[in-house]
Amino acid sequence: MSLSIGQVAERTGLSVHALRFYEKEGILANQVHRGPGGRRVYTQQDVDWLRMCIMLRMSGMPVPEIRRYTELVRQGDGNELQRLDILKEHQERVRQQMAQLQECMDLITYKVGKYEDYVNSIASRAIGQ
Amino acid sequence: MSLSIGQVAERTGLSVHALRFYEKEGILANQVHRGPGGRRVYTQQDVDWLRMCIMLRMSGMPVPEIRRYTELVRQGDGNELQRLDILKEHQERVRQQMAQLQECMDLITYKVGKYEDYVNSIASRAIGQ
DNA sequence: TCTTGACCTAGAGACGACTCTAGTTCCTAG
DNA sequence: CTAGGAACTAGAGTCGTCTCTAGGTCAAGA
Repeated sequence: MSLSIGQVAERTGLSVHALRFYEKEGILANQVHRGPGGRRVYTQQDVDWLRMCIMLRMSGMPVPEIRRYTELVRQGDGNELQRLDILKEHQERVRQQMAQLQECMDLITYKVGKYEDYVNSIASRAIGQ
Repeated sequence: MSLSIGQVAERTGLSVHALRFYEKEGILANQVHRGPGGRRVYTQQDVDWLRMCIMLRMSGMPVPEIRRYTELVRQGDGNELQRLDILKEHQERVRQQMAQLQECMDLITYKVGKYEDYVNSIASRAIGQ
């Protein structure tokens, strides 16, 4: 099954621009073929790979690092340890990020609680209790 | 107790540049006094406020929204509901962000597991098992 | 006196990740 | 044959958040 850039944009949520940008940045595991008129032809595999890249990006992996990972995959067997290293390092960063976010969340929740109490106390005073 | 910009930088982790930037952006609850020679003089309150702003930033609240919140606080009593709204909205965004991160984390963890298995299987074959 | 170091301002520059523009090609439908 | 729509390229522009530069003030110590 082959897909146009527009279809891929649709099913990944990336823009057409972003897809071309990603390709230029070298973060497509196997290079995209071209159909008649030089148009890009994607496969389901490309879409799957992109979905993973999106996950990596969403969790803050910078484009150059995704490119490094992609290059390893393109090279084929033999460098699994290096790939593992990249993933583990990123995993650790995500872990820290989540811990940080949780800390922020705690503070925000605390503040929300305080303001809610306050607002409620004002409200009940207003209706005469 | 009054602090210089350098001291505040030290205890907040922000750069001196960033502190001036934040001030210019209007995200300091009470404006910073100036000492002899026009130097900024901060109080512990300022540091506390900055620490909260840092939390908000870290969790992705954009500077303009922190400014809006700051302005409400500067205006004083009476707008607690609006403040609460901002905080709750942000809380929701953080919640979503964490869910997303968790999703990414799950994928990464899955991949790490796969690669670890693979690498281990290679390793044990190498030592003749 | 001279130097050092912290501070000041206004404004320019950097960086990452897109996003958009301009000008073109190609296919399909009316 | 023409209009519309999707695709193409190279490269410029945008956005947010700082970060740095240039040129200056000021106080304290050698």
